[in-house]
Amino acid sequence: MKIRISGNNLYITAKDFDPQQTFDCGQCFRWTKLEDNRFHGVALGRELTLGSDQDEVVFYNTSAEDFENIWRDYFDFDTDYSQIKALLSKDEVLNKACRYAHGIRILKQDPWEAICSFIISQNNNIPRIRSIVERLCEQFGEQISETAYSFPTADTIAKLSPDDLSELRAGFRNKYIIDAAQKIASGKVDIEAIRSMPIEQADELLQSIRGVGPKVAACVLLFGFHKTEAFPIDVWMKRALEYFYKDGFPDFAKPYGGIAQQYIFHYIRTCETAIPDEYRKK
DNA sequence: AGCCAGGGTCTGC
DNA sequence: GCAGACCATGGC
Repeated sequence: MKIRISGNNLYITAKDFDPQQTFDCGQCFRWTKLEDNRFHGVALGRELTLGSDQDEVVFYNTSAEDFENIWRDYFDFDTDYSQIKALLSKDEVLNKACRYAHGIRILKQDPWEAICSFIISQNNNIPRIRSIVERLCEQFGEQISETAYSFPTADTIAKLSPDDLSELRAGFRNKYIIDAAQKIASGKVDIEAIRSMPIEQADELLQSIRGVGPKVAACVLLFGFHKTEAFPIDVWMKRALEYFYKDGFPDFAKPYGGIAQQYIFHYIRTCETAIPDEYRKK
């Protein structure tokens, strides 16, 4: 990866990275596209604006130190996605999905933010998830610039009651958010312990949180702990598994099942010819 | 207007 | 163990 600095901005050459696809594939909820085709978001308590042109990515107002300490890891730039796609592409469906969604990278998000965001995601649609998360940050996060707020800490949320979250309009999820915050804050669910646990045990511990079932836990393991074998199955993935994989998802792809799942998820949701219409609404 | 959403819980067989 | 009602809210 080539890195150069010009003025306040940092430029890199990065393969396998399309911000639009990466931010729009349902893994994160706090990145938005600006009018000028750049992207803006808040992650890990930092605000960032970035742009891209072919293989070049611009990090605006970013120092080499911030890139090395924060963003290199967050965007998973040290993983070779070409190699993963080459492996997955032995399967014909995955070959198509990889080509279509070639610029997706799995972001290494804050685990607590992932837990909270994917609790909010249940039985919900992506635009509304985004607006609820944004209200949560504006109301309970720290203001880090004129317009940006950090994601509130679990300690902050743990002190509240479900009624205190009414302005979020998250409905029945309020009590789940509080329970999650309290279990994180008290250490009953220990984020650092989960990192080094066998995935089955981590999965079970996460599901001890109210409102966290198999799907949400898988998303947390994949997006919050970078467990690439975690395989979230939502309504779209159910459709994909029914249509493409009647005989089961291929074993060889399972170590990277979560990444494969992201390619497929983005492929069938945004490519109109990926699956027949009758599979889209059922 | 009505169906649906990156589901989970609770109840009843 | 598994099907089915129910959950708050609003995007489309």
